[in-house]
Amino acid sequence: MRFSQTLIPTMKETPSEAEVISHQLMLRAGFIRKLAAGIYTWLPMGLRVLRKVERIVRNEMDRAGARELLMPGVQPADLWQESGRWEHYGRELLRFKDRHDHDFCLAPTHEEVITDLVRHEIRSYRDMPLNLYQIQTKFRDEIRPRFGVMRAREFLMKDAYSFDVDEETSATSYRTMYAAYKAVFDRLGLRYSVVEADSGAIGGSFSHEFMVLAETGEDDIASCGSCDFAANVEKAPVAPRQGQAPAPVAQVTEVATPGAHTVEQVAAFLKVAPADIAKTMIYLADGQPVAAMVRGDREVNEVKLKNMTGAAELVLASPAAIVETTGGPVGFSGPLGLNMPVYADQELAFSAALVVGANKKDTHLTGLHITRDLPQARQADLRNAALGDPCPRCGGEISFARGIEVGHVFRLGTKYSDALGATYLDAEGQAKPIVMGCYGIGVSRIVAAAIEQGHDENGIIFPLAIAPVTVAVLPMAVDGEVWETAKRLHDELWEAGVDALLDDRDLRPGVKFKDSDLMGTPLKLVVGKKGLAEGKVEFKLRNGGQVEMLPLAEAVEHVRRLAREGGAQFI
RNA sequence: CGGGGCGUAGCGCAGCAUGGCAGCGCACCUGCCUUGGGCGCAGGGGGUCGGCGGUUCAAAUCCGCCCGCCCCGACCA
Repeated sequence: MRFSQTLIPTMKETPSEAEVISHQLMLRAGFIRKLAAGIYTWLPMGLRVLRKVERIVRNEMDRAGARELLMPGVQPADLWQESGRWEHYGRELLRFKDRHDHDFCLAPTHEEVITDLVRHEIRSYRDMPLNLYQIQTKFRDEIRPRFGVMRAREFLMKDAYSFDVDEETSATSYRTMYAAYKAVFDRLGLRYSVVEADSGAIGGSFSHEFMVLAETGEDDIASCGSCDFAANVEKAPVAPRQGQAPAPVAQVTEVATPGAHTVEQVAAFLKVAPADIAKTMIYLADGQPVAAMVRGDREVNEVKLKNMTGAAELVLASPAAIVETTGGPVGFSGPLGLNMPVYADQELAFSAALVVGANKKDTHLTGLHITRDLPQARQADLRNAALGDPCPRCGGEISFARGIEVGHVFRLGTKYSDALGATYLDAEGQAKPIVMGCYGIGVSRIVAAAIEQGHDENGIIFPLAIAPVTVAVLPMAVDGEVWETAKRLHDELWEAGVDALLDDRDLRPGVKFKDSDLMGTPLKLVVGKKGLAEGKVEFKLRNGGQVEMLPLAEAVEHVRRLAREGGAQFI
């Protein structure tokens, strides 16, 4: 493959639109170009990376017994209406009409279509277990696409669906996929963590996310140093506090707090700690107001609250809605006298006297005791885990990290098979709903995640397995013996099954080195006059200072062996 | 959708408060030179100043509307 015959538009400068390093480097290395917000063209080198990731995913899926198929990207509305998601999926589902005025959407996921397929084709318990997957472009009309292909609207995803006769065998299918996912991420050469995740309204503890660890990740992960507990903060339970809750020590008293509407301001004004304040957040759960209380130094966990209320949609109330439902302005909401369900974080019972809002401008209440004053409030685990919380499993110490979600496995149960009537006949001839599982991998996102994890001041550092090419052959001149030797090395590499890029451009050596480093090519063979005089070429690793002079005759075999050991897959 | 910002050559930006030749660096083209980490010199091409409308003798600059993008919040592979 010659540099001059492909399209690798590298850039010295960083486009201002790119915020995170992976996005900057993918643009600079000539991997992607933006067509519209969250919609990208993959250029030849970027596509090679994507294909290598895809190949590993496909290979491990096949090995795990899943079978590939390909479903449509455009789907009719009636299926979505049948599952109920035409109404519930929200604005993320891009909808349109065809020429006959029929409703369609661009597929953000494929549960409906796969379930429709299976309800027609699976009749008997003998047809299962079955696992079907595809690698396909999805479209989600994200509110805010960002970070290049990390959160794009159009993206490449592998999604697999398992079909079983009961929960028990479904759990086995789940474990098989879980193991396959570990194999995928191990082969990709990424540092990752598997965490317990929220499974939403579906329920059950069988949901795990595969997180690539990176500072720029959008998810918070809590993990224990003493046991193997690791969870998305969205999901991480906070253990109930031990010991005796304190008795009330004061009566509820109204105090003036002019202008103090944040926890910090109230704390400073009343000379109390934020932990002595309970903030009351008003949410709309499917349109109905609910109040959630957590300590002033804590954050409401909206996933926990949503699960608690059983609502399909939970949003923070607008200032206007707060005035309307509580009678007081934003910043002064409190639990007393509210005509709505009140949920109180369990921890609040351990405060003898709390400061809360009075639902009245510039006014707070002191001396509140949750159990005494709010017997009707539901006490539960409502907040995010925080530094200092004990591990909910073993009591050990929890630490926090950021991660990029690249995979998610969960059990669907019979949610879709019930909705769409996908049943089979068991050995007794009874019709039963098929038990499903669903397993996603963000293929295009993995490319960005790998770059977040592998880069330096010169550019990308790819694991051998997914680099756009394994080796760059860099002739220091494009004529004479240097050039002829480089050409021969390049051809021999391909014959040996190694994908090589020959930089045949008539440019200064520095430019070739820089471009090669920028796109993350793991290995370099540098052909120069001085080395050739001794019958040698220079061998360099992208990641590490090692430089070796190799005899010409050994160079190809040396690279081939290294590439094989590194698990590179060739195209 | 709410809050903040930006739109001038392929990329990065200046010019805009106070209207008067559309500029700089990189990239690109030509020639010379150079050739082991984005070299040097000389010459050159490239712009509906996001769009539409208005004010004015005159608009990148002032006014209005629209469009697009980026950043902060709710969604997710």
